[in-house]
Amino acid sequence: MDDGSSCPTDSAGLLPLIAGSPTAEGLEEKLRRVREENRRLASTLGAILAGRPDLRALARAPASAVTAAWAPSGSASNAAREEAAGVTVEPRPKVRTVCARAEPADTDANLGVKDGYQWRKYGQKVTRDNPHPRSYFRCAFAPSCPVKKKVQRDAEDRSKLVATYEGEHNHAKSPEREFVGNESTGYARSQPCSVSINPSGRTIRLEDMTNHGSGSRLDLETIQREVVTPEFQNLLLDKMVNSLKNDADFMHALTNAVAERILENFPARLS
DNA sequence: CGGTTTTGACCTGCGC
DNA sequence: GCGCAGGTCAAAACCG
Repeated sequence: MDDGSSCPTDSAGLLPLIAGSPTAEGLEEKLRRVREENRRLASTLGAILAGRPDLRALARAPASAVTAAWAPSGSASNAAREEAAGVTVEPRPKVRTVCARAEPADTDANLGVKDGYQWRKYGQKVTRDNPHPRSYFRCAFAPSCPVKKKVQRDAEDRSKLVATYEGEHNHAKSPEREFVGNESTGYARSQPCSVSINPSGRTIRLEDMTNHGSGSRLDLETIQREVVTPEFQNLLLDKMVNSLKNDADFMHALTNAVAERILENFPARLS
């Protein structure tokens, strides 16, 4: 996976296609708008490549609550701002805790698949302050995906589950994913860039966009030409929206953010 | 038979 | 340095 510093989707890589004709009147204004759009597209695309759509860059909203729900620390929101501005930042492991109500039929074995991702259990431990064992899960894409998850029942309320996530997925969720690996087992290997975009009847994979100059792949110039078309941008938007709609974590964070907003606006009525 | 889960052993960090 | 607790490893068991 690319670290983002050499991401070919940044605006500098896309602009030469458009900026090359100095003759047309009003082209500067058009160029300025396209440049702006490119910058936005590049930041959201970068977020997808990182496996976690950047909510701030997408929404352009002052949704501090969304970021807070994802990563409680203040530094994380700074990182999001920096990423949205196209600044390369050191990847920091994000840790967040999610509470959920456990179904009666839930067993520790199936706790790992409820969030739409595939997990593999690698350990279990009884901790000091909780009689219920804590289960340790790794993303099924490991080692290419570094995400880990700890799941433990609440010490006091057995029906409450506490899941702690570390890191960010660098791939789509399991049901949406295009398996390039072993489909029979549902266990794909090392396909972190699984978003496929098809603006003109032909599939462009994000991994194509990150591999320069290899003979059988689409060349960078062709890809760049496709990327700036409205069809591509609409499709990319669709992809992102669908991805977010199906992301339980995102919907959870969004719900929290909306609830927080409501509480902020109507504190007197609800208290 | 291959992939996944279980579980005891081992490693590591931290406080005393 | 020692003990404790959390986290990880890896061999064996299990399962489809």
